[in-house]
Amino acid sequence: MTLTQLSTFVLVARLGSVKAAASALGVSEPAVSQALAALRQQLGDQLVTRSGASMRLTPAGMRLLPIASQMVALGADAEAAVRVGKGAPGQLRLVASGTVMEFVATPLVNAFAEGKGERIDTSVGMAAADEMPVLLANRFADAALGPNLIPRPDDEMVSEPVFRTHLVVVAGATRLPGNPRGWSWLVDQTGTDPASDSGRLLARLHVPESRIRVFGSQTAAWAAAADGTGVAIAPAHLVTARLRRGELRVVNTACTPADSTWYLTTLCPERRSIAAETFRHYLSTAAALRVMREPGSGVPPSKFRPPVYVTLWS
Amino acid sequence: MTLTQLSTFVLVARLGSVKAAASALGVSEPAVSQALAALRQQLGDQLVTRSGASMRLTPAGMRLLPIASQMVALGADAEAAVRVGKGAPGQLRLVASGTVMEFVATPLVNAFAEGKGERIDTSVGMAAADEMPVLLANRFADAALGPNLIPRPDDEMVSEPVFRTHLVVVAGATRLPGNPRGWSWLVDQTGTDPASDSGRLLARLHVPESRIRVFGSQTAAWAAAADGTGVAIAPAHLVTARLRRGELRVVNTACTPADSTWYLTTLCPERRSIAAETFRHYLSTAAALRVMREPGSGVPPSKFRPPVYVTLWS
DNA sequence: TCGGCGGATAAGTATTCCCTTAAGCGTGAG
DNA sequence: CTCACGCTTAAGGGAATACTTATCCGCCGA
Repeated sequence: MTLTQLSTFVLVARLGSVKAAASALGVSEPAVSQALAALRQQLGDQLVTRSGASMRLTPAGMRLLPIASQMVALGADAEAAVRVGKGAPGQLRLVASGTVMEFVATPLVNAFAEGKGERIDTSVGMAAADEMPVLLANRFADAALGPNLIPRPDDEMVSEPVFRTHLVVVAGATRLPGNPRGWSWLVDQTGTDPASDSGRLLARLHVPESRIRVFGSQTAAWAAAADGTGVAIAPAHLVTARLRRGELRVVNTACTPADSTWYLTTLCPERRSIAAETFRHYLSTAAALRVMREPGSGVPPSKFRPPVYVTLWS
Repeated sequence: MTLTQLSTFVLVARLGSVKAAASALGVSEPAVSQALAALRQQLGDQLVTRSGASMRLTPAGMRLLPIASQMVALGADAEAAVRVGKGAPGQLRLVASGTVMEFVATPLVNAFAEGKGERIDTSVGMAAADEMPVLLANRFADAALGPNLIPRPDDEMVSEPVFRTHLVVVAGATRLPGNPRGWSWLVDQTGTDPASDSGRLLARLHVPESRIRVFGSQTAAWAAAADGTGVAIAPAHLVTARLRRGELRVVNTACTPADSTWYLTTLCPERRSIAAETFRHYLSTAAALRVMREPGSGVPPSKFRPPVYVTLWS
């Protein structure tokens, strides 16, 4: 019974599938399946069984889950407890939604590190919206920056709005048929995440999956839209330059422009790490707001990391 | 950071020495030292440093200890949580003081297993009195049978008297000099445990260490006393046969005969395992009392296991 | 009925654990 | 001083972990 095995069990149980846990951990599917098999054999119970679409907990699994979850969380607390004081730098593990990751996470973290956070080791990973609560609750991450996360009663975390923008639909010069459902929608991975702002927008517009094309990044999707391949979704403030240059134009729909707010989600104050608290405070500064408003300033695009679903720390 | 490593750290911290932890775990001293070294390297702190006689916690170690302790305890809880229900047998890990171990633990456990405890896997180990609270608090054991354990405020455990006897000093036919301090005291390992009844008796009589000879078992010590080598300590009810046969005679001292009571120590009711509760209830039955009063009945001496300081159940 | 999706399994490998014995040091007691 | 005791390090071996790619299996939908 290893902490690694317990971690994978918790993620499988909480995310409801081996595949999701594997992607959240950044490992292959058999790795997760195998860790689960080891636990199952040692404890003599299936713990989770597949039941059609998703995995369901056995009674023993339901008893194990809260215990395992707490052990994993304590494991992270143990490291933090030792590093505190000790002159050792604090650690901020930030997860961000796809959009935030692509445009603002890196410059934001750089600015944070240069400013107050000199003593804080910061790393960033990308996660789907429904992964974020799980990652936070189990101390895989210290803070999450993305859409508002519906709080569940049992895991004590809070979401606070940190940046307000609005989503628009953009297209190139081509003419579009009348019905949004017939358009070709060009999105990045975020669009396939039903809990993200983009995903919710597509759902509200009843866009069928067949009309959605997924690109590796928002930038690529916007470029394709500018070429007339279809329409794309964008936070308005990130495409002002392209609109000004005429590469893109805003297309109004029944649901757009739509308010969209980025939230910072962390554990409740008493469980929050010092690094997370420092970062939370930093986000309310004018410097942070400026970075979120004009993220491109001074960051060479070569520094953008290819989206890994989540980078795993330790 | 392995659960094993955390366990050894907790034991070293709680017992105050690498040697004690090694013997409690039933492994070699370097094994403990190495586990500690691995933790130290990974966490970047010494955690415990030797300070003359005993090991002292660093500030980081003090912060880590409660967390590590809880993780270890949860690890045991996790197994128990899965095994409960599931048809799997419960598990009772009993630790006993040397005297209890030598004479009554095995027949008691056998009787328990034959009676109510058919569904309970039982195993017994021997531990020094000051190890018992640590082993219980960290779920290395479910119940301890031996002297009364002074409760510490932070670990929630209870001691209940289960058997009352009295200690006597016995000798062979030889004449003894007047002062007990001058006698040759023949004891088993229990006599070297300052928290045991025998050890406390030796301390009250101010017997110097130079006058103490340690034997592998109480039986061996009594045999030597019968040969006139010195005096020994015995629970009165265990030497009645030898007294009747004239092999031994009771020698009164300033402190003996002394009341001596065996206690069962377990976690507080809400944290107690089902197996421990069952055993606790069994000890109050007439059958259990009879076994403790006449332990030799029906148990071939070949079954007596050589005393291992503590057998470890993974 | 046939793909396809998701989970389990197989086989192989690098790494880490965990324990051993043997030997090296620091410190305190005699 | 010297010696014993206790902690640490070194070296080595066996087992378990943790990951990979490749393959198989069960199930659902078209």
